[in-house]
Amino acid sequence: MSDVVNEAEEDGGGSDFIRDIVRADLQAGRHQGVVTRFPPEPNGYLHIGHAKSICLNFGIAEEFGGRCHLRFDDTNPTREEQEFIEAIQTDVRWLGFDWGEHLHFASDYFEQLYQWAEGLIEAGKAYVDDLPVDEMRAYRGSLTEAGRNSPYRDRAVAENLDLFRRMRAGEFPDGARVLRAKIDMAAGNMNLRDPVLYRILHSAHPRTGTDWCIYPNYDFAHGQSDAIEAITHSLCTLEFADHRPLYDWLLEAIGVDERPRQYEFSRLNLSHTALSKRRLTQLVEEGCVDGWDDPRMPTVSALRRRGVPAAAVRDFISRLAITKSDGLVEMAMLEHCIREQLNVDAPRRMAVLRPLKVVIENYPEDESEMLTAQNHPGNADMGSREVPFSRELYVERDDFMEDPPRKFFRLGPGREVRLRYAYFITCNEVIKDDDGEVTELRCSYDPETRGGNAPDGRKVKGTIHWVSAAHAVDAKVRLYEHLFNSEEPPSGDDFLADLNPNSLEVLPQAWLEPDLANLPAGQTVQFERMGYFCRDSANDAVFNRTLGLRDSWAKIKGKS
RNA sequence: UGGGGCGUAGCCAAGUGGUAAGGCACCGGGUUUUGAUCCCGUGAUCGCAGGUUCGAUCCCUGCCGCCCCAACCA
Repeated sequence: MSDVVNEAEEDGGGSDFIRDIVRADLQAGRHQGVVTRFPPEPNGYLHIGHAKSICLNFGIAEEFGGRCHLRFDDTNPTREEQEFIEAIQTDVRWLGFDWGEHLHFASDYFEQLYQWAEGLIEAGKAYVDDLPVDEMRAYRGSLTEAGRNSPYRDRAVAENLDLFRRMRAGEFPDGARVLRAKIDMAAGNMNLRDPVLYRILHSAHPRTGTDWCIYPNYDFAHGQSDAIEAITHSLCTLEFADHRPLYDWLLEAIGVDERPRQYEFSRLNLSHTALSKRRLTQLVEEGCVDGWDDPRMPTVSALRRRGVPAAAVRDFISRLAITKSDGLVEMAMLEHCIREQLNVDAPRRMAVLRPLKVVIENYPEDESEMLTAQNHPGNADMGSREVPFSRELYVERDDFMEDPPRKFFRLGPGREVRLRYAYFITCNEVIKDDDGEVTELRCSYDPETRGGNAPDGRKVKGTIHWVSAAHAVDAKVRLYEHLFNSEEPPSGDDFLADLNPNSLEVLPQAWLEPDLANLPAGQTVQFERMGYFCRDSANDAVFNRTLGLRDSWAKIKGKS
């Protein structure tokens, strides 16, 4: 066994390349402790891709006895809102993480950032540029051609300083001038071709209001915020790798003592969904879904509303490796984690989603009895409950076939099945309406089989769930499927054409066992044989399906 | 004048100079008062081509392929 593995076992961490670096840094004494940060821009809701970053940053802090900050990268007031600031905190907490005292905002550092910018100007490392956007683009060159110096590049320090102060004072309109770092217009790395550091934005900020009309951009705010907060390891996704030389250049230029280091890992891509803020925003704004927390969305709030346990999300993330290779993780992986968690935790209940009336002809009218049902077949500690049984019941339509194929174990004319936790029943007669639609089954029950076992030892192949018609509670049920048909929805605006038209199915009339009347929103249960469900947080009369159970019968049926 | 990153089974991946962990999916089989769960079992010579070596997925060289970068977004 290698040392790395031994050490990983000792400190409880994994051993991906980032944790290996952290471990090595700590051992070499390069840092006193580890400090990470999760730095969302408050311009949308968190999705499961962010969960990867959250689990990584908070996870590493936990494993190495350090701390992790929640920092809002709020440097662009034109896109950011208080609503998002609050939602993000709710989501991070729900995922199970705590930033303690360390809730920070890049906007808290605006004054310090401004002072550093003046320092850069004084050192001749930054200048005010008057080039309009399109000209600046032209001067920047292309991927294969060097850029050219702006005609304003060699302005005197005093003039730069004066202009920059007047930018701050609000003397110029949006877009009139910017502050740029003076680096190298011929750099192969585009980020080094005199990147913009500050722009004029006469726009109110959710936190600083109208105090500022110039705002630093990402590159001038991020590394500096890391430095201010004494972040040791600044973890971000791969697309920022090209920014690292600039990150380092700026920290060097402003002269911070303890330099944070940036490391990049690949972002999460999940099949059958979209994980870019642009696309998710579009889905919401164009009404393709019912909001950011529509249970079909990959957002954290949607997962919560759908009944997915936070522990399942964490488990899913922990099975992902932190690497630099970009891939597409199958949704089935997430679904497995959800089922695995819920299989252990979710109490069992009975509910009939697509009802078919059953009348037990030999059961007395106006009578009922209570039968005992286990709350979890594999965990007696979860106890049991009483379920009412009477002459008229509902069973699942799919549990009856008039002309059953081989290997169909459920109800059919003349067949006997077990009603879970109740009795054996036999189907004697099939009632249909004028259209030939089956409307009711007339059955008889065997009183000797109370509880589900026959004293004579006879067996039945099928066990189906049921609900007493007179006692049942009614509800609407929403079933969800993948949001997109393709594993990887096409890039570009046509991705909407790939939306799965059947991603939402509403069952108008389901019948639940009475106990479910009191189920609080947020508690996910298993409807036996049907899947995991929870009450919708926005509508008491609705239950959402978190996920169906694995269904090998559907596979058998699909093959024939 | 281009820069950066990545290629190990269908998917996510571990790994090392001595002949490829694990998880998911799939497919078989067993148990079962959920066709669930649970339990068993099945698959790769490591992008390609050369080279170094007793021996290479691992080292070298050359190809090929994929991703990111030309916002006053983050």
